[in-house]
Amino acid sequence: MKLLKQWWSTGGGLLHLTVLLSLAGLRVDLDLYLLPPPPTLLQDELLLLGGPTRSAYALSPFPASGGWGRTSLLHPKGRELDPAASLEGQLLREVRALGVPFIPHTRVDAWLVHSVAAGDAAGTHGLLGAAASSGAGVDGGSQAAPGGGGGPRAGRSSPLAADEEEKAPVEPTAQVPDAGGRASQENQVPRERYEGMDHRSEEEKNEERVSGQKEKLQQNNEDENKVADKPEWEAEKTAESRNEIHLNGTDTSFSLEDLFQLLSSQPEYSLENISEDFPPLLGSTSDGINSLAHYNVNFTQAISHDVNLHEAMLLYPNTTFRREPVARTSQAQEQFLQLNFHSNPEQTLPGTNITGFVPPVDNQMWNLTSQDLLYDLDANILDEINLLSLVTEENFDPMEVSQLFEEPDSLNSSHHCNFSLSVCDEEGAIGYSSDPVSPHYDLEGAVGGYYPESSKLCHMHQRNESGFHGDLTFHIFHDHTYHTKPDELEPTSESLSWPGKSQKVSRYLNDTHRNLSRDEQRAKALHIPFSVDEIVRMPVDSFNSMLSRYYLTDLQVSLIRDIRRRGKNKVAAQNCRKRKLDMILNLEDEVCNLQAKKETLKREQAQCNKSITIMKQKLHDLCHDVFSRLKDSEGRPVDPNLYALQCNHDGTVLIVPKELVTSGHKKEGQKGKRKK
DNA sequence: GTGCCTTGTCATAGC
DNA sequence: GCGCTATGACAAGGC
Repeated sequence: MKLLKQWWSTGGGLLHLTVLLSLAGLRVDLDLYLLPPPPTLLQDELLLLGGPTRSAYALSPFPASGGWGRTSLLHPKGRELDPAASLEGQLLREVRALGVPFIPHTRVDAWLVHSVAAGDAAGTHGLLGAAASSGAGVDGGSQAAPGGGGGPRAGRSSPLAADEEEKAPVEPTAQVPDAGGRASQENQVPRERYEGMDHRSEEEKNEERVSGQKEKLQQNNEDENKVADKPEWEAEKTAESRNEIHLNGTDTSFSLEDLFQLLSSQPEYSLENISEDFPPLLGSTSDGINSLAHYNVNFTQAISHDVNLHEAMLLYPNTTFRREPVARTSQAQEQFLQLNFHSNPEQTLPGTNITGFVPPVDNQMWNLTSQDLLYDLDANILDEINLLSLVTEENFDPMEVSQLFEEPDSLNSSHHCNFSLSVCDEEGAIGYSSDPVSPHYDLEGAVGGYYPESSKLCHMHQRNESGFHGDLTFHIFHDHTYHTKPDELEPTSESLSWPGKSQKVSRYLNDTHRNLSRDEQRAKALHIPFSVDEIVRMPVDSFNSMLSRYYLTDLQVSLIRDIRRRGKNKVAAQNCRKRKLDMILNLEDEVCNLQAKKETLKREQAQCNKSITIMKQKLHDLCHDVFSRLKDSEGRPVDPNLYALQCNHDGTVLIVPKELVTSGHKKEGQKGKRKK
């Protein structure tokens, strides 16, 4: 929270809240925006938002029925922040530190900014107060180490209003909601207006404020106690029931509101702490959005540069959302598109392909956009969470999933496929295979010996009947492991158009489908209630238990075992061939290396021979020079053809007739032969 | 029609 | 003995 305030102080009139969802590797960023109060707010409205003594900011991403979307933040007094500090990274760490207890095997990192209403501007509610009570306070926000005890969770149990009670009245004088400076310059008039409208003395206001804070603190503590007491059984029950519902796949109406309500079951995240005294700012204040222009808010800065939720979903225009809010979802998409694309096309973010948006003129539009943006989270992403949670359960039973999939209305939407793909993608190599199988085929013959988790996910993927032809193409032939995952390799027109591979892939596709359909037809003919894929991938224990659980004829059992044997052997054959090919390639490389080494040795040998020749020539010249200077006893020159120089071990040089040298060499040779 | 390539399948050995 | 894997051999289909 402190970081949020820091961010706020550096971000000016726009606070960029990020709700991060890490879905098995796919990160979806949802950006919320805190908007500064419009300068045209009336004094009492501003008091509701925080009073003239401090900045008050409001966020209304949810409807009033949600009752939590109003947020105000204390202004951090314009503290200069260290630009080198990665606030976003610290934010992320703090967000992750929150944890989410109810979605197994799926991390949902959510950061909730609780309301700090005007009257309890001392931060008696919610995380802000918690952050303040953690020792950092409003001013200390930028100094506190992120997550070092100053986090939302760590600080909530402290008398959260203590510091705020001290600090809030410290500077009771009107502090213009400068929103980091940008808004302040443009809010000079409102500041005067605020000050002018409040005829009470600052002391009176302080006392009133402090008393109000205390009251609200007490009230808040009571609320927190209620929340802390109730959730022990109620919230937990709710969470469990939700989990159960989601895991069972019977309720897909999990919403982000549910998420926040679940979070609110934890006192520190209690949404009840959010003041419900005021109507939503943007809903109640008619000029709330229009006033954005007064702040000159650069909305382009508010657009996430990361892949956000809607980008991820809207990137697949053919995606159809299966659940009830089809109309609403499409409407939400449309509104989101309006938000992002019905804007000034010139405001395109540099380095991104995201069109920036101008402040929407219509309040309703803004509200709808914010709400639907989150509702889309509700409607789609959290379903993915549930599914991923389901399939990543340790106790995951393929049969259960199979039964789920057999339900006509269950788990067959296209966006499941998207997430499955993402997850599979994140797993890195997907295993060697050139065995692409169309997801239109429920039953498969060959499968890869890959890890169970991925098989589950890909099982989901293959089950989708949306005909999704995502980026699987890019995985083809990229992997070199022997953990095959053939069914992930969905050939697309792109892959088929790959030069040099198209024929192979096409040919193989036909062959594969033909062969697969053979087993598939066999299985269907015998009414085997399992897919070929399941039969092959299933562990032995599960396989045997499956056979025992179902009443199967001997013929069915025999076929199932044959399918399993053939499927595994097919994968083994693929691996074997791949391995053999790799061995051949390695041997070829080795041959190349050896040939290169041979050439190098040849060059070295030639160089040595050349050196020896040179040395021989030098020795010959030296001998010739020596003999030219030598004279016999009669003063005649020594004939080098008759005599030779012999170097002894002691360094002496003798002139020896060549006959002796030759005979001596022969004797030595004979001795050497004798020794041998 | 033939040869080559790829893939599936079977049989078998080994762990 | 069973299950799995590896591998050689063969067959089938496509090009």
